[in-house]
Amino acid sequence: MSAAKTTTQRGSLDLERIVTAAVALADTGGLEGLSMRKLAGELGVEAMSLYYYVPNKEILLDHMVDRVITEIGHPSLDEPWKEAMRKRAVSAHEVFERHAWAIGITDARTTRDLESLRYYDMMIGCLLEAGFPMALAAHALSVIDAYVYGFGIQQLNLPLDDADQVADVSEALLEQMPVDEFPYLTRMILEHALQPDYDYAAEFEYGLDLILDALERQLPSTSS
Amino acid sequence: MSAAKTTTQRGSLDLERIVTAAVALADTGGLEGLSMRKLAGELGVEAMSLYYYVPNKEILLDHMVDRVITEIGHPSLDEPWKEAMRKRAVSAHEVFERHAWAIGITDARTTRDLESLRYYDMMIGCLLEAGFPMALAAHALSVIDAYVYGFGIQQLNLPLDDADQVADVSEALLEQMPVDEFPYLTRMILEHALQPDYDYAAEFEYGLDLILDALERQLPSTSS
DNA sequence: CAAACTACCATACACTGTAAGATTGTCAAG
DNA sequence: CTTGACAATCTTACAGTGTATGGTAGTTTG
Repeated sequence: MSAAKTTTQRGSLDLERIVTAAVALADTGGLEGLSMRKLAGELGVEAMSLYYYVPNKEILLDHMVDRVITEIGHPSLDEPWKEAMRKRAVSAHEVFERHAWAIGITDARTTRDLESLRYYDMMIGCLLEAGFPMALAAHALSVIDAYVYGFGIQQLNLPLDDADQVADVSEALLEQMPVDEFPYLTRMILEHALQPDYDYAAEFEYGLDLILDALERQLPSTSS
Repeated sequence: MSAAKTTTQRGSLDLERIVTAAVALADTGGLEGLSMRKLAGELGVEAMSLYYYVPNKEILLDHMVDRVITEIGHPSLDEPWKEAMRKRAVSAHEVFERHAWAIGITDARTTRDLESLRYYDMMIGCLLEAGFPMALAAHALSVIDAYVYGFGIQQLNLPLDDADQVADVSEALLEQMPVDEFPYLTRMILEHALQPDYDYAAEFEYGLDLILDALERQLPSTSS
């Protein structure tokens, strides 16, 4: 992220560099903070120069999404399916923590580059080779992906990474709310969220394992 | 004292009407289509007039989110927990289909009005009364909510409501991709998505039931 | 050297959210 | 009825956005 000081050399620009800078900009400033002018500035260039490499901002976002998906990585085909799914879900979750802006727009795009397609191909292949019937494999992908995305959203603007923040948010909520009217919510905050051993980070994996175990139970038992 | 009934444009505006119009506008045109000027126009008023009722657009979005959450409705305390959770998840899913713009911004907001808090209170209460230990209740809420949001995102810009659209999207994908390189993905499209009995709408409930059953299995068996 | 092509830039336009202040409609008191 | 106060609405203006259009500098080619 060190500044590219002007120079305006010919050929200093290309799609690779643009996307990298765009991702970096979105990482620090969110999607709102990503404008063509600011991005160009970061690259020591004028806004319209970007349009030589990218027809419009939407396409730039597509490229950024592809970059992020690639970052997740995909399982190899001979891993045990459960381990493979778990690993890539955890990886996806971590990637979305790094690139929070991507959560809301990743699954929404239809155009995909080859690397993203390979990702999906590997996921499906892993399940099918593990003996999942086609329909169940589709279900599994849908549930797991939905969970990863959804958990990411919940985490988005509710930064509960460490216990201090949990306490801050919870206490603020307690103050602004008439405690008597919401007894259960109050109890959960006091008895659960504010307890010293509360670990929000573990929450993701709990739900993930719940889902993976449930899927395993659907699997026609092939005693391999 | 007799109220200002005088039919002048004065008093025709209030927060209620503004939020209603804003939701309607976002429903038809998406969040991108919602601008203060267009919204004002819809209400027969100039843009700046809105700022008498709303300090800025962010707060307006908060009000819109609260409106949507209220629309979901909440379970009553004496329903069986599984039925209650299922009903409200399906309801939430339907509401998010109606107000697709809300998915990405609903869980991200921290300020909540009382009606939204009551929603969460009822959900927690329903689980606790059903015998869920506090920790498990928290897990359950997290998983279910994540799934509802996540599934909504997947559905967002990938309109697979009827079979025709599924076919269109799938065939477009098939054409632009080198089939040989992605055998599994190809198989899934051909053998699954393009099958005449494929029902994307049922996909949501499949995953939901998978999760609810898994949660039930976690419940300490209190015979009664 | 000249022409062609590539990569970049200057300008302009329609649109956004909203700050600051003017203006109007309504009501209470003199 | 007048006068002032107050609430509700509007006018104007500004900085920022994406991008269409066309120009221009540098490089490659003939």
